[in-house]
Amino acid sequence: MPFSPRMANPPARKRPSRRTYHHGDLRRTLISTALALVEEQDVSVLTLREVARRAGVTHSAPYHHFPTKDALLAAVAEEGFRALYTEQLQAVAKAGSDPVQRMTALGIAYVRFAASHPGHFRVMYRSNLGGWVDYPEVLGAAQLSFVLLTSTADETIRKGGLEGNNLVDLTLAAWCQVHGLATLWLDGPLKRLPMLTGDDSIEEVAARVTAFSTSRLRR
Amino acid sequence: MPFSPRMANPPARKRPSRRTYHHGDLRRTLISTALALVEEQDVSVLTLREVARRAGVTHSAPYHHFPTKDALLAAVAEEGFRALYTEQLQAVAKAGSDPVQRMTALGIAYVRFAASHPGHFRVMYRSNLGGWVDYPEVLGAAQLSFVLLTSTADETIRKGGLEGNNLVDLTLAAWCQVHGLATLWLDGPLKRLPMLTGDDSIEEVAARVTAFSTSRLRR
DNA sequence: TGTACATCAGTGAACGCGCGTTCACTGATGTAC
DNA sequence: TGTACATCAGTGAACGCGCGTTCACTGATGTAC
Repeated sequence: MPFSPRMANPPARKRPSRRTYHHGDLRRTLISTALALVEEQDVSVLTLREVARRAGVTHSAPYHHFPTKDALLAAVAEEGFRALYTEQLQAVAKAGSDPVQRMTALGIAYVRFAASHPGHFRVMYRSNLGGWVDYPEVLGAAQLSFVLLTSTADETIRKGGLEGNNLVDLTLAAWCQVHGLATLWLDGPLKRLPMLTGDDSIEEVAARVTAFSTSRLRR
Repeated sequence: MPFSPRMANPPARKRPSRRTYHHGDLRRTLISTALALVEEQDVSVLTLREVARRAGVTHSAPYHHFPTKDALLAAVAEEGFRALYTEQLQAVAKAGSDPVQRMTALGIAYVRFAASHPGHFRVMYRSNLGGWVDYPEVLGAAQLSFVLLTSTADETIRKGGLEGNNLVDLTLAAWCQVHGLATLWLDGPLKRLPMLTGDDSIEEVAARVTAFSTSRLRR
C-alpha cells in the first residue's frame, strides 16, 4: 500500500474547492491538529512532524500548505486573534450602552477566550523574540481587538466624566489585569492554588478580579 | 593542549571551598550563563550544550553539577524566586505602615524585578506543563513572596476598614495586574506599542497602572 | 461525453544538524598518616 | 613536612534520537477541446 490518502470519507460538496484534492482539507486539519497539540502540552514541544503524524500524512505533506513551521504557527495565531475578536469581544462591544459595564465585560470575555481556546492563546502570546513582525496578517488580526479596547476605554472616560484619567493607563490597566489572570491560570501557578480549588470557574474569578479595577470608575 | 581548565584567575580565598577544585565555581557560572542566554532569547532555545559552550567547558561537564537540564533550570528558578523576595518584596514590606501604600509598592517592585531580571522571570514562569512540582525547593522559594502578598492584602483589608472585600480577590487582582504588565512588557506586544515608546519607564507605567486597582481602597 | 494533458497534493527516502545523556578516562585537588 | 592514596571535576568520544527541510516521484484531480 504505497499510497493511501484519506479519501474514505470525502467531504460532501457540490462544487469541490481547490483545497479538497486529496485529503479533503489538509490545511484546516493541520491547524486543528497543531491546536490540539498545543492545548495538551505547550508551544515549545510542537513539531511539524508530530502534527503531520497526527493528521495521518507524511511529514513532508504540510509543506504543500505552509512554507515553514513558523508559517503554520502564524496561521494558528491569526485564527486565534480573529476568533478573540469575532467570537467574544465584538458581541460584548455591541451590547449595552454603559461603557463601564462594557469594559468589565470585555475583560471577562478575554479571560473566557483564553480558557476556551488555550491553544490559540498560547500560540498568540508565545514569547518568540520578535513578536509576529514577519507576519503582518497576524498583527492586523491582533489590532482588531486592541482598537476595540482602546475605543471602549476612550468612551468610558468621556461618557463617565472621568477626563482626569489617562486613556493609555486605563487601557493598559484593563489589559494587564485580564492578561495576567489568563496567563497565571493557563500556564502558571494559579491552577493548583489551594484557594481556587473546585468551586470557582475562571469566569467568576475574572468577574470579581475585574471589579477591583472598574469599581473606581463606577463611582 | 588536551586539558585546559580555567585556572588563570583562581578566586582569592583563604580556605578554598569544595566548589573551587578546577573551574573555580562552575555551578555558579552555569547558572549565570543560562541566565544570559535566556535574557537574550527565550527559555525554549536554551540548551545545555550551548550553556557549556559559553561557559568554556565540555558539554558533559555540567553533569557534575546538575543531573539534568531541568535541574539547572530549576536552580535558576529558585534563585529567581529568592531574589524576588529578598531583593525586592521584603524591603517593601518593611517600609511604611500604610498597608495600601505597601500593596502598591509590592506591585511596582514585582514589575521592577521582572524588568531587571528578565531571565529569571522567564524561567520562573515558563509554561512547563507541570509547574515546578518536581522541585520542592522552587515551590518553597515561590511561596515566600506569595505569603507576603497575601498577608499584606489581609492587613490592607483589616486596617483599611474594608472587611467587605474578599482577601482572595484582592490578592489575585493585585498579582494579575502586575504579572500581566510584566508579561506583556517582557515577551508581549507592549514592547513595540506606539503609545509607550521612549519616555515611559516600565516602573512609571507600573505605578500608574497599579493606581487603578488600589485607588478604590484608598478612599 | 470522452480523451489528452496539466497541475495539484500526496509519498518516502535522504540531507545535515544539534540535542541530552552516558561512559571510561585522567589530571587536579584534598587528606590521612 | 612529605608521601600515598582517595576523590573530585574535568575531557572527549560515542549513543540514539528526532527535528526541519528538500527532492524526485506519482497517483488523483481538474480542464480544454
